Amino acid sequence: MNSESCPLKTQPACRCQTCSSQTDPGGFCRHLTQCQLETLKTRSRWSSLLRGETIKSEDLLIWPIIAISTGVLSFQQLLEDGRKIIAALFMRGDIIDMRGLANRHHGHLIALGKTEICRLSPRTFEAAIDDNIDARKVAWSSLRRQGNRAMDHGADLAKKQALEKLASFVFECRHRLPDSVSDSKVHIPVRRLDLADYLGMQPETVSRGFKELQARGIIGIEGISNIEILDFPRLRRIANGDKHTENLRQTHENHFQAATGS
Amino acid sequence: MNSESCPLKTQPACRCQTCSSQTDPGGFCRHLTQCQLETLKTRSRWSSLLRGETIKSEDLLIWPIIAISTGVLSFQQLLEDGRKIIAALFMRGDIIDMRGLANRHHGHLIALGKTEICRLSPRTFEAAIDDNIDARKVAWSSLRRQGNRAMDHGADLAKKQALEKLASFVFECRHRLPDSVSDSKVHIPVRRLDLADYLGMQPETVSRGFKELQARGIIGIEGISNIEILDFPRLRRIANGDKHTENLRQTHENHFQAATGS
DNA sequence: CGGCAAGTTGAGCCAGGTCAACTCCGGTGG
DNA sequence: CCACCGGAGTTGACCTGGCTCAACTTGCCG
Repeated sequence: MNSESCPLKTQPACRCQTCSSQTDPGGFCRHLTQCQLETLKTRSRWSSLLRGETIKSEDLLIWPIIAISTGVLSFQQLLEDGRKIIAALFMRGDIIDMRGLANRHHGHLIALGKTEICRLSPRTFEAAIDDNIDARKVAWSSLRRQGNRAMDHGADLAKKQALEKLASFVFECRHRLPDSVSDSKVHIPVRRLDLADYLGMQPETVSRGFKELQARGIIGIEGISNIEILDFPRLRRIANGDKHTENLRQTHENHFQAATGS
Repeated sequence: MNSESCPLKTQPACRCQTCSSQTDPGGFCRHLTQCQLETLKTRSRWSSLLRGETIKSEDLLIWPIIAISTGVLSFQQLLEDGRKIIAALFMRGDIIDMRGLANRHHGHLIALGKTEICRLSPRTFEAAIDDNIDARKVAWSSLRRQGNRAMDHGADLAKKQALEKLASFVFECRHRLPDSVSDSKVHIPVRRLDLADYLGMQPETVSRGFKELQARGIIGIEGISNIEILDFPRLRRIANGDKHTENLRQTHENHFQAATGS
């Protein structure tokens, strides 16, 4: 990836006006008092990352709390032999607490596209959490959502097959980044390559999977990063792993139908 | 599974003296004041679960906060076609917050053996969290550890192969349930069948995997649920996915070694 | 209009899933 | 105390979904 070693260009958090943590209904900063916000603002750091840029461990030691305004940040691990794993995706509105994880071999935070983040002053964040029940609840539920998402994602990875993982991912995107224009259009905010690493499969398989869903008339593909859900219930059934009714290859149809008939 | 429909036998939380949440150094209840503990005690419910018993959704609605004293609780999903997935394991000391997850299709909490839990009064729990900074920090870090664990587990599931997942799981057990007697002995607190569901593989593959590790002299197997780590570094390397040096089948050895020589 | 990375397509192969048979073991009742 | 039973675990044989490798196309950026 590019420019991993170049230091982050940072500036005091002056973008609060347009930051989603401030503008979105469930955003963290929106729940702070004016005074708390001012303090947090002056002590936090705004940065903009490009695709492939890594937040360095030494930065994470000082700034372990990160709020994502726009874009996608990945938490990835590199196996000794080069296999890459994206263990989690963080998007708009997520608050990441990396305290204690920075120095370990756990993984790295890497941007998957242009990403705008605000690195919150941990001390001020902690103080706000202590004083402000609303802010505390927002942070707590963000953390809990991350955990639940990780568990759901683990479930996807554990026993689902390629098509089912893809279907599941489409719903995850739809849920996390609701499209303001149309209910059935879904924006895929990551490249195929990264998607493969996130879903534990090969880019080739991702490609074939989307093509298969398209061939069955379940989704429409519009460019590389936008799809349209054409058959909602069938996609839902595939995502839920309902093999008997939906998740069968055309070529095996007769075989499986015979089996279900018994 | 047995007696899923039988109502939980409960009693007021009178076991605090011996509960790990009270006796263990990092336990939640240990950080409460005497007064808070008394209140929580009278409003919470102790129960003991046997293998296969499910905590019902309606119970979770009223008692969504659960502290595990001993045993193992699994969070599992059932795919439409019968595939079972264990998305997470909860053990001694974990505090589970199921608020908002009870009624959904997310999953069920099922005991994997004799498990003793304390269902905390959510209101009192919340009050303790609000008043007591120490207790808040313990709960927060427990939640965060669950999330991190779920991400690590997801990483295992995504790209690791059978042997690597098993090695990784051995370390997870060692880390979560340290053996007081010996550093190299590890207790596996779940059956092979459940382990398979947790690691996203088949029981047959689990069996073959352990046998392979034993054949290579990396672990020793003592009974069904205890193993001994004989070669720590090699097990570590396998868990970390270091194919080049360790994770090769005997039969493929020459092939892979030729490849690394290039 | 090149140059390069991302994405796609095709052919072949293998790790692990599947199925069936067998052993092991704890619990139960005669 | 032993015979029996059922579920868990293991072993072997076979099969397949998705990985691998290689070639090709597409799309982005200067």
